[in-house]
Amino acid sequence: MTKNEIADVLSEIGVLLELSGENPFKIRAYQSGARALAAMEEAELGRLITAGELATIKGFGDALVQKITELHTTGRLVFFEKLKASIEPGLAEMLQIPGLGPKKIRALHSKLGIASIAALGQACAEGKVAELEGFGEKTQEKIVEGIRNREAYGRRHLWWDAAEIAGPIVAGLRALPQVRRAESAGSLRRGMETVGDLDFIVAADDVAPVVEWFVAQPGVKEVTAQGETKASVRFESGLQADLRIVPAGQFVFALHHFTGSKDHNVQLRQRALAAGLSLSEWGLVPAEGEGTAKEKAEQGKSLVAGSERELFAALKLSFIPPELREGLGEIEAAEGDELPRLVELADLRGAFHNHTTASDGRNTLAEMTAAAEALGWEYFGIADHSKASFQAKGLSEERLLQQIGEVHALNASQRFTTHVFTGTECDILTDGRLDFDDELLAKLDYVVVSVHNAFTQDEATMTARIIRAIEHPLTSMLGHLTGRLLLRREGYQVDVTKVIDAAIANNVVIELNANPWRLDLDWRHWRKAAERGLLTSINPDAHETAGLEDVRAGVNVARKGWLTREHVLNTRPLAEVKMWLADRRR
DNA sequence: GCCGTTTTCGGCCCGACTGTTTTCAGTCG
Repeated sequence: MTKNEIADVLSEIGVLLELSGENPFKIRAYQSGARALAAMEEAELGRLITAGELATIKGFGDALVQKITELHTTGRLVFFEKLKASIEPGLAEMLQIPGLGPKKIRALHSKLGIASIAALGQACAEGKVAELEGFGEKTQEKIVEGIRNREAYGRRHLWWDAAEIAGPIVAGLRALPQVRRAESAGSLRRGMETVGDLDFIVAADDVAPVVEWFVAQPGVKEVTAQGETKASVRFESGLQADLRIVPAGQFVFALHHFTGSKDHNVQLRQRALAAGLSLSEWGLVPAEGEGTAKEKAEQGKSLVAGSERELFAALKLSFIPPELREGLGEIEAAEGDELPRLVELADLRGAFHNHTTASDGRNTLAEMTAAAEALGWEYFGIADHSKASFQAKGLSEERLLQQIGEVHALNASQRFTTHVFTGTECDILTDGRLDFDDELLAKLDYVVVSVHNAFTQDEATMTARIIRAIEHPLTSMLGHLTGRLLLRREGYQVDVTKVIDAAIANNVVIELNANPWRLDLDWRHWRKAAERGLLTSINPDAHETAGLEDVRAGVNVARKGWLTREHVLNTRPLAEVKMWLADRRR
């Protein structure tokens, strides 16, 4: 069983244990075990198991080591199968209803025999739920509402879509006269590929006008809560947003708290406790003495911090960028001042893998180049589809030769300061051969190879297919490694670690496809891959001029993957990129 | 279930909100 499959089993065990009323700390152990596993590399897991060193990983004790090993070697886990058989399958999906947790679900099941969302809806309609002890009319109404909204609003949203809504709101909040500081927090600020809801943290002198402004924003469909310090709204798209207003002295602590992640916060609070301090969204106060952290903060016992940098410094840590706050070793690295200097949008000097009207793009070569120049890029790579991608108007040999001529003419004309590279997004055929012959590929500056068909091949076939393409001497880059579309389609079955190994061995770049729907390869792979020597390129895969901006989303993912400028080919100046590409052609 | 420069047992982050209660349990982030 693969590492991700094992991680899924561990988190499912966590859910099942919750429903069976287990010790919450035991549940947490399975959940954190699942996350630790997800952050690991496939090959590393195999190595640790073979060497009997799995227990050296933090969070893996005897029980988890035994269970992970059993899953990895046999593909089964008797404990899991028995646990699963002991719990009604419909109970887990009931957890998706807001307001329903394990305790309430168990009460519904034991007292009313409810074991599915459908049965729950029926019981509500008959008024049975409201009569239960610990429940009431309001709870029942909330459940009915939750069931109704589940389909429409239950899903997550692309980071890009969420950022487009959040940006104007933060700007608008900052422009209000009552507002001293305003930021968005949550998974949006951490640069997660998808976002559940928006969080805005505001320091303001006068609350009411700010709340009134917020709930009146365009696109707000419904105001779900409106109080003294907090308001919640739902937008037309189903996206929810929370606004929290705090006194100026608390702003930094609230911002940090609501940025998360949960794992990061837990670890940082433990670190504070070890230093005799207690951290919360209210402040950083001495742990000893009577009273809650909130009370101590209000008595002026909290550290005064004007920035998150000062908050981290008080805990003897260097500043941890929000993108790294996932509880995956960033605190340990910050302790030794060993955090990487993450790549930034301004580091990019160009981009490869862009389409034009020659294949399925919506802007011409000149329009795309002008847009690249407007971004200040030194170079710009064209990579239109190859002939096998018939549905995308893939170029024939003749049309590609013609395009090469056009690019050379454009460069010679000096119409743009941006240098244009000739390239192709060449299909990897089902057996791993490339869609153009070597003579033609050799005429190009670079070659991106991608899978666009036969997605359902089994893992061994797909992995061998992609590796064969990587081993082709004229291949420069691998496009969208897994082919996933976020919130729509899983990637194809492929052994990512083996593909990464092949790319390193053959000096081939694996692109970080920056299209907001793709963000492929996932950020969880990059840190280890880069440590092993993988080079990437943040590629917009733009099909129109506006698509070039997608590199912003790609930079987020690179930062979440701990990547520095040195790991990213398209941060290099033109002369160095020319040399790198030419070296690939020897 | 995990973990330990006091600990191999007894802890495990912290607080707000809601609805149900009449002092609090459950849920959420």
